[in-house]
Amino acid sequence: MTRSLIRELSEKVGERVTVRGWVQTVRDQKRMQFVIVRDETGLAQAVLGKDDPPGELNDAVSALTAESAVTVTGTVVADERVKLGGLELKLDALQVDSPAEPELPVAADSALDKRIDWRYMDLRRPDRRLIFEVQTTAEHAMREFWRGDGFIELHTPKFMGSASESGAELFKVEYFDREAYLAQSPQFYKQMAMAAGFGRVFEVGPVFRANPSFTSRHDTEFTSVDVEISWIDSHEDVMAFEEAWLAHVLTVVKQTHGPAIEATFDTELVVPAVPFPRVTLEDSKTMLREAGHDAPGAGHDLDPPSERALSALIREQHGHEFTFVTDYPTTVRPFYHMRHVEDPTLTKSFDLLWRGIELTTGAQREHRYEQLMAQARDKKVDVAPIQYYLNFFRFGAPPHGGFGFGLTRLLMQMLGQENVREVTFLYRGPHRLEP
RNA sequence: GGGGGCGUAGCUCAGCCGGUUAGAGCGCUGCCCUGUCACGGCAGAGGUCGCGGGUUCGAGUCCCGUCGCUCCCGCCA
Repeated sequence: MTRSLIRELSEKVGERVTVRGWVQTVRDQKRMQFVIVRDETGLAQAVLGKDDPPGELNDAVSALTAESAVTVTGTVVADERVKLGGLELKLDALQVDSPAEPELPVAADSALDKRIDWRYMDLRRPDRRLIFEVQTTAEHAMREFWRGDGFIELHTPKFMGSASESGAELFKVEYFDREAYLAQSPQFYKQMAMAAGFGRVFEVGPVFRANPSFTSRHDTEFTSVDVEISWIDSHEDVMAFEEAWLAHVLTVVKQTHGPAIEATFDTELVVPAVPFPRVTLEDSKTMLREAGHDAPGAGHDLDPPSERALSALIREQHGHEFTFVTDYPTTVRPFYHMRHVEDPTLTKSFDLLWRGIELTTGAQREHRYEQLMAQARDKKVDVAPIQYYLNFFRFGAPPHGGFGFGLTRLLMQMLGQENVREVTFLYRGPHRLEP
């Protein structure tokens, strides 16, 4: 018999159907037995009268344990007594495909770390499933937008022969008789695609950061969304792309899952107005101080508390959840960020904050070879190991820029989750390599 | 790497100024219950109080060390 999804049962009243899923609850009474079965589309009640003495099927129901994988067959009946959708299955056959041990190691209210130990059990909960449905929708909407705009999808190597920026946060791995590094970013390669004349590229893929970070928004491996665009005039073009792209993604996610997100996570998804507010780093510090907050001194990036305070201020003043912070000093940006002509101590760069968390770093890149070399020297970067990268700019590179975007941070904010581990299928951190 | 908090039953937690037999809810096992739907009732099992050392007549409780978790900072997306 073909498998019916629980969502479809209301159209199958009177039919004999087979439902396959997990036992959510067994209520085994004197005269009646009820089994609540869960599949990926919902919950359904199966009901069975108890014979005296109990029949084989009755005994099989009595022996069921929660979370066992089962196949149940019966006739769909409408019954207004059933609070679960007014429907039930008159059970006539039961197959235990795989029994669950009686005592479960985790519950919905277990500590996150324990839930990750038993992640597959945790992910059986419909609210956890919703996270990944939203992720699927969000990524699809991103691709929709990119394709409509002529972007090419990239798959860059994750093994690298040298550090792409500073060596500090790289994982070193054995690579035959030498050492390799795991890519911390596709940065250099997407710039190579610019030199290759690809025009506009994106990549959704894993990046690796060897930071011993113990926060709710860091992991050692995460999915990065990277975009790079040629023939721009300034970083403003990159921001203009990003805000339009993000507004599209949030529109689609809200259309598709808005009510479910609100019901499940008590979070309202607000589709942002375009353009997003922009503020230079220096002005943001002034704003913070005028509002009575501390702000880091010149030459320093905002710290997390000031990022949160700034987002709150922008929300008050502009009614907007997103903020582009622009024009970071060269001291806190890599050598390849383009510098302003009027003030070479500032870069043509930006961060994007959403509700106080950093989603993106982006910039116009320096595409002029001599200038790039000068900036590398200025930042005391050893150019020998990255000469292959510098070569990209020797034979005609277009002006270009782009951004890196943390997919998990986006999901975390969209769903009102407090930790990237909640929205990562399997979290990887300094002490977490399993499961 | 620095700072704070936490570690007690399968799960979530309580345990006071150190005191003799370590508790609760959920779950589990058994029995009872005319349709439950967070079902209900009765009974029961279940503990190396993270680990090691110390102080004390006596340590879940105090001290030192250690391991793990967690949040914040640094670092970043």
